This record gives sequence, C-alpha cells and structure tokens, in this order.
Amino acid sequence: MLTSVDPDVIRVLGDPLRLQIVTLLARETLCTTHLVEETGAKQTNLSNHMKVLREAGIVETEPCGRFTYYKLKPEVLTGLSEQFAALAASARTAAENKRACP
Amino acid sequence: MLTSVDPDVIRVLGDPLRLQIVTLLARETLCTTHLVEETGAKQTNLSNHMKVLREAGIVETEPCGRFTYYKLKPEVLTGLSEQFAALAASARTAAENKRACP
DNA sequence: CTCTCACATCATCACCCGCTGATACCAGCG
DNA sequence: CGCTGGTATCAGCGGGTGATGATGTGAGAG
Repeated sequence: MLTSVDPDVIRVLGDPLRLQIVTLLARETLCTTHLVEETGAKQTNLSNHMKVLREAGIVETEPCGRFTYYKLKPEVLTGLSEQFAALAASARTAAENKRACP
Repeated sequence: MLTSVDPDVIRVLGDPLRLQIVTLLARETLCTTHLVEETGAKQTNLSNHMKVLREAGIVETEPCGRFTYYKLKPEVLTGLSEQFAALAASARTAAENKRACP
C-alpha cells in the first residue's frame, strides 16, 4: 500500500507519557528507576507503559543485575520518518488531484 | 528541548480512522462525501474527526459551493518526518550513553 | 539463608474519547 | 422564497485505556 504509516506504532506514541519516555531514551539508555525520577510517574505505571512500548517493538530491554535498561530501536523511528516523508511528498502533489464533486 | 516531537499532532494521528483519512488525503483532495464513501464511517463521525484534524493544523478546508474540500498541509508531515529522523539519529548514538546504576 | 530492593504482573477504578442520533446551518436550485 | 442536499454542531451513551494499590518474582547484600 502506498505511503501508509503503521497505525500501531503511532497509536503507541500518541500517549504523552510514552512519547516523553521515547524522547528521554533517545538521549541515553535508562533503567526504570531513572525513568521514574525523570517523569515523576509511579513505577507500576511506568512498567505498564514500558510493556506497551516493548510489545510494539519500539524499545529493547537489557537486564543488568537487578536493573533493567531500556534502549530505543532506531530503525523504528527511521521507518516512521521515511513513511511521513513519503506521505508529505505525496501530499505535495495531491493538491491538484481534486476529485470531482459528485 | 532536544528532538521533542509535538505530542498533539502524534496524538491526533494516533486514531486509526484519522490516520486513514490522512493517508487518503495524501493521495488527493477530497470532500466529506468522498471520505464517507472511502472510510464507511458516518458523516457526523467524519465531521468530528475533520474538526480535530483542522484544529490540530493538519488539514485545511476549502469551500467549493455546498461542498467542503480538505487537503493536507505537507509542512506538518515534513516536520514530523524531520523530528522522527532527529530522534532516530539521536537514538543511534544513545546506546553508549548509559546512565550508571544508582 | 534471609532480607531488601528493582521490577513485573494482576485486578480494579475512573475518566476520557470515539461513536451515534437529532438538529441546526448554509448554499444552490426550482 | 421554500425545498433539497451537504455539512457542522450538540447531547448522550458505552467501551477502551491510563492510573493506582496490592502482590509476586528474582537478584544481590549482609
């Protein structure tokens, strides 16, 4: 299908807290404790969101002793970027493709 | 802040129906009747989503007699693409920036 | 071994949000 | 003018989802 963005990833990123998490993880690899400090959310809430992000394939987990580190999968973000770029390119030429009034 | 994606736009695009609308509008400029045919949703439902998309600055309206045409604003999609690209670039170098266990 | 800490899972609740039906509005056409 | 068709707005309902508390698990420290 032409220039269709994956709805699941977008929906997952649509949550403000999850987007904040992704933004934080784009800067450095962090574990749950750090994320609790940075976001101010409860640990159990964070764990829920991390599960969602994990199942969406946006982050990877890396156990380190008692801690669990999370890091982003850059290829997902790259894919999103390309899909939006394709949409934008298509949209630029779509202005003239005006379907006739029925 | 560094490489922060606009949460509002993402949240708006997080809805599957709205994402479908955006995908359709990326191909051609359409009016509400066309969107009703394409998506199968009710007219009032579509109108609600179009209002959301309009207020988020993602689409523009262009009245044409009794019809209302919607077209995408490509710069919004371009901005998204760039922001995700920046996030991805940052994420690629973030793997080594591992904050120490507390 | 036991205790503590980091993290995950489960169950529950409340609230937001998308869907729907009714209705109002506006533009063309007779 | 009134009538018809296209579109927007409004009120209300119901389900999905994010937040919270209690609890389970597993790894290290003592």
